[in-house]
Amino acid sequence: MKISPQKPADLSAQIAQAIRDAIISGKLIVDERLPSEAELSDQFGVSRPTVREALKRLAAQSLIRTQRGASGGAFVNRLSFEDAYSQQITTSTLLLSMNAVSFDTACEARFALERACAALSAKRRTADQLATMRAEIHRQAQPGLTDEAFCASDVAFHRALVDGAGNPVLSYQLAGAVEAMQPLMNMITFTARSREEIIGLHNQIADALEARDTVKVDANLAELENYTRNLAQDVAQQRRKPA
Amino acid sequence: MKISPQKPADLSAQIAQAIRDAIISGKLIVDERLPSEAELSDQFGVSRPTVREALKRLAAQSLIRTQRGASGGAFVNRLSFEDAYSQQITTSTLLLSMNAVSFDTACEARFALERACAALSAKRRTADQLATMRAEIHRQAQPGLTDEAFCASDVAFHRALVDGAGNPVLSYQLAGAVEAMQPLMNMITFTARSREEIIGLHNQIADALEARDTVKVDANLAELENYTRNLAQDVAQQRRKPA
DNA sequence: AATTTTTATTTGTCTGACATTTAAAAGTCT
DNA sequence: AGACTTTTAAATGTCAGACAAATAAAAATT
Repeated sequence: MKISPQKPADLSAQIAQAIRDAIISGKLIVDERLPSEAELSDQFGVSRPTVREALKRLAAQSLIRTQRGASGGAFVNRLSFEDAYSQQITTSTLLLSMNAVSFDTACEARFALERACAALSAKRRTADQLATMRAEIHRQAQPGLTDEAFCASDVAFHRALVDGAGNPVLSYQLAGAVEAMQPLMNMITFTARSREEIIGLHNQIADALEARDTVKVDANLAELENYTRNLAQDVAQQRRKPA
Repeated sequence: MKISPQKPADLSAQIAQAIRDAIISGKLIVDERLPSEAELSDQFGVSRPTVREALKRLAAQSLIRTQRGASGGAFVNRLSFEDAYSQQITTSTLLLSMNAVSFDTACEARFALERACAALSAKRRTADQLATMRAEIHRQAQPGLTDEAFCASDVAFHRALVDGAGNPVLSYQLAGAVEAMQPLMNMITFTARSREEIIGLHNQIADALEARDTVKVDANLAELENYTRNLAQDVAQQRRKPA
């Protein structure tokens, strides 16, 4: 691993990139121990604080973990699906909120991705996953539920649907898309009437999945997308001219 | 912003989380300047190196940017789609390589997501995007192309297809899925015969998009997925018993 | 008034030190 | 000899203070 002294970037950024490259290319393998901070400072010809800043950058991306003590040090971290989830959710959430992505755009993306899973989910969903969906539907029907709780349950429902595809890569990709939309969804106030409507569609989706009816699942999801987008439009309109 | 001294995590991690929360919740808005490192160390009651480690963690996630000089400092960064792309690609790539995700699983996820875009792309693709796809197909047909270059062009082709949906959120989500698969694809040696086959399917996809024929695009993508998975299986089999 | 010089602020980096954690080595007792 | 306790060494975590370098604003000069 080398660093280029003529490049304009910070030393700690360069060192982080050098180690990152070594991990991505496989020169450093999972659970391998990096040299100690003192050794790294010698190798790169920088001070220990600079090395530490580089290591903290990598730790922020879950690429390494550190352990104190005698046989401690920095180790290449096996990036778990869960770590990847939470990173993706953070990134997606900020991306939506900072770039003024319209509800329509986010909604379209979410349902497009979700419908991509639906076909697989109809084939492979387990009884457990179906039960989870039914349980969430039941929760959604309870009176006195706050909008936030309703949305959270909605996320859990769709999460189960996606997990039904039995493909962890798909689940990982969709976790970001679905959960990142929650703040946007929370801005919608759900009337009793609209909740009823959504729960009805959820029930239809669960029924279709139970029957493993691919076509019906897709149609129901399309209808749900439509309904959600109209709902958001109505809410936006009401905000503009509050009666 | 407060930090809990009784928590077992590193101080720099706690401080990073506190600032991260402030950004996500909107207490710190885009382009707002954070207090200087000296002020932050006072506020949190820690030393400057510790504050710096925290800031580097945030910089690694593109949440802040720093500027040297008189009116410099750390500023909340507007997370761009490009920043998000590259982060997602890094994460997805490592996720696939570190968790022994099978080619089949990754392939299934990729094409499921891609087919989700295809319908929208058939409706909205611009002439430019179609031209890009044609140009990549032309490049793929050139003799003497390395497998890596062929794969890179393949990625560019599919990227154009996805961008055709005209939904930046979808493009962002798919960039990770498609590009992260490139290392896996690179492990396949493409015979002249298989390249011909793939180029043929690419041409059919482009034709279908030109005609805005949603059904045909979907069918062609399904065929391409099938072909790719069979190809990978053959390669894997040949590796096991090299004649 | 325009240009140059100075100055103050802020991040980037270094040195050296001490605290804390942890596993292994050494020592001790039964 | 074996089990337990103590010591030690290595590593990260944290701190303090200093200087370098960049940069924009203020001051001085032409």
